[in-house]
Amino acid sequence: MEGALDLSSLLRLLSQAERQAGQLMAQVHADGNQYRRTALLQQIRSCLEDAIATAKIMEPEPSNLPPQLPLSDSPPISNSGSPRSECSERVLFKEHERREMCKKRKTLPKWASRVCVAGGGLAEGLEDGYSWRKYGQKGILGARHPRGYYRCTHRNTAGCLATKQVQRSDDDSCVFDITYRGDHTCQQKLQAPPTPGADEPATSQSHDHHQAQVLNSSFFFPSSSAQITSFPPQNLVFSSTAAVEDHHRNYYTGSSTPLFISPATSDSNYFPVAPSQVAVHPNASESELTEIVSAAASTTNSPRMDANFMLDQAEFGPLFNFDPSNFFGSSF
DNA sequence: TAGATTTGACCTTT
DNA sequence: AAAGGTCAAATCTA
Repeated sequence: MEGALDLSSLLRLLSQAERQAGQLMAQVHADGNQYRRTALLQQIRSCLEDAIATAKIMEPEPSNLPPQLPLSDSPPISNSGSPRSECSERVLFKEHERREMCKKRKTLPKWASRVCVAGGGLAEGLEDGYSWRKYGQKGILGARHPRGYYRCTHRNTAGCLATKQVQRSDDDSCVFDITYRGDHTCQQKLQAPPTPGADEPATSQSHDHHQAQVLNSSFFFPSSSAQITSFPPQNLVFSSTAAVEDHHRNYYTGSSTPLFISPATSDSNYFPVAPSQVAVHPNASESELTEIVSAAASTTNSPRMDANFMLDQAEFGPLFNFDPSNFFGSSF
């Protein structure tokens, strides 16, 4: 991006767009419960904040912009033209990343899911299209079971910020509460076993990611004998049975057996998913069960806003003319 | 040996 | 200050 655009002008543009995104988010919240649009706007806002922070770091001269917050308590590093050492640059970016992570805790879209594991059989091989890496475990006050913290394996290589927390329910030991943050930007679906139509544009999968991942789960374990049930969060809006069927075609071209019950056909928030698809050993230890559910839980992931969806101008309506490609295409 | 997990320490938020 | 969340060194495993 160096030299492509005056950084001060860019910062002004980004700040303006970020304010606009914030106002739009407020409008969306006021309009009603439109989860996808809200989450999308949150992501855009987060991107803008990232870009602003990055631009501030890279800005070679103090500008006439309002003073920015220092990145750390350490003495400010001079950036008035003298070359900074790689070491201090690394420290600066590390500090920046840490602060950005804290910001993202608040700005990343967040949603909850609940998974129940029951039945007998073998748990071997339970995987999904996403790979998670555990980075922490913590006992939670008032909870009998520890909470596991997972992030996307491709966080470092692809910058994917998706994370999830898995906690076993106190009330029912076969129920796991899973909280997701952020969305996968790493295109992990490409690593999944080859499936007919799996290389379709991401747009076709983005509108009902929940169902899509459920389909993934059943694809990998077509012969297992236990059951995983999913309780979709109430604040999520899944469009229709047709969408489920679309994903069915995406992942199961050639199959004529409808494996899933559409949420539209269910009269409660209990959403039976892929019955008789996933096996769990009845004597599995807690840690084993947690791992199993961690993998399974991601198959009930939430609506996904991938890049194509994010760029879908129709989702913004006439209120928002922000075009990320204009902002980031040539300069980032 | 590389990648994943564990776990105590540290940081941020409330 | 307490609790939640993340980091990173040590350890494990394939």
